[in-house]
Amino acid sequence: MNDIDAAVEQLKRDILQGRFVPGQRLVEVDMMSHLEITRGRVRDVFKRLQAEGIVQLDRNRGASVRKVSREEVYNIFEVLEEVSILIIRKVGSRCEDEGMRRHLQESLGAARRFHDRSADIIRVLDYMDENARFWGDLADLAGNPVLSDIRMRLQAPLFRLAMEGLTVSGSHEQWIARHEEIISALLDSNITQATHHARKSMHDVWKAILELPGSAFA
Amino acid sequence: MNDIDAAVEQLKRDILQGRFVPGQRLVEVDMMSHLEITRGRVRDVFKRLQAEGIVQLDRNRGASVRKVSREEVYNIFEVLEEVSILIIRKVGSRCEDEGMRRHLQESLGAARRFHDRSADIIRVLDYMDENARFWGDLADLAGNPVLSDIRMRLQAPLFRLAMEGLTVSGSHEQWIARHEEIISALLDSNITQATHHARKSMHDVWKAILELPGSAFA
DNA sequence: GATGTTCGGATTGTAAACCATATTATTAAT
DNA sequence: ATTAATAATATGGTTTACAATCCGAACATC
Repeated sequence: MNDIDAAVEQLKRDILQGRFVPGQRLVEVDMMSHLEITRGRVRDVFKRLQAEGIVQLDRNRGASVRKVSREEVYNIFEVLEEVSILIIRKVGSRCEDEGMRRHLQESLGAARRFHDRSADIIRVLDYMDENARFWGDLADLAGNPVLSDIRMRLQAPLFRLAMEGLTVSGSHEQWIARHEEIISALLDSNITQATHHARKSMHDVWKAILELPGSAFA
Repeated sequence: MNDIDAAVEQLKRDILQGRFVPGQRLVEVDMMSHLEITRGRVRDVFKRLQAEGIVQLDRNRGASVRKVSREEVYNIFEVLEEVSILIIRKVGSRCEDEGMRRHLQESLGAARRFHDRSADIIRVLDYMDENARFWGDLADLAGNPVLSDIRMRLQAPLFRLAMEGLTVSGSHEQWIARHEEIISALLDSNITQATHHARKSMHDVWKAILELPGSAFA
């Protein structure tokens, strides 16, 4: 691994966590000092994050934090939901397997541990981490790297909006509870129920995001 | 638009059409003269095609035409099938619309015109074009750019293999006939039937590819 | 003869300097 | 006050130079 990846990750975190807000310009020379890399590298970082849908590049106007429109959110979610369902189905098809069950138990345990902690409004980022962990684990268990990759790519542009939506609606517990329901259904080998809970989970997030004020969108 | 896109497209064509075979190294200085761009640009082109899964970049060893393994083909197809089904469902949900019907009729016409032409073994590339047109049209009609994008990304690494599979099995007509069946079902507002034909179509291609000799894979 | 080592050419990785061009801000003129 | 010309700023892209790495061949050792 090179250290351009470190720079990419850092800028990604900075953007997703709100250090740079959507629409804000990202000037190359500023980024040189901020990320402590050369200008050429900065431009590479921008290109990588453009491919991930986090940064927008306009010719001769440089980089800025991408704002997604409501329509784009809708389009992304529509695909993300089906991808998630496919993940659930893939995991479900092997949910009798002993190793799979152990992993699911582990994931369920992590969700419950998180659930039990007091959910302060401060800890929105913690929830996002837990959510990423949950779906990341499931995607890995699905055993198809292409699925994992697509899910991450679709998720990235939504991260910030999901965070804002969560801050407004403030329903951590409800969202975490859905995760537990999904895994429980999988452990019961009830795939229909699992996909049902998964869709419900997605719809909750979807709703919270689309109810955000227009200023959050492009 | 810039002319790096032209270089990307040219190299992509060169690779997909077999001018550079899987595993073959792509030396930067050679590409400079071949694509008539500077070395820095060549590297950018490589990076872009890496993101599309067509070239492989190994640190300090440069670029080579990517070989995909059987397992990767399987993983890609698994997702591609669901994406295709989602496209069909999306189009189907609006197949009563007059404009949609006109577009579908048009697509059906194009498929039939292609079908009527004599299908020489030489014209494998023509079939690939027709296939790309068919699914590209449908993806556009689905009205979700994210879907179109994902489909293209998944398709790219398979293009060459699909071409080889087609050359071996030599069943153009059968494959084109499936396209006509899909659209016909959509025009009849029979979405169940359309998705059924779509899955069948995908499975045919899938089968042809996975039956290729091991030398075709990584 | 097989294995390990060292060397040198070839290729890629990275940085820096450079100029052209587009955008934005400032100033001047009407 | 509006517009036109100009200067400052930022990006787009090329070139050059050099460092780091890889790979194969000649050589040495056992």
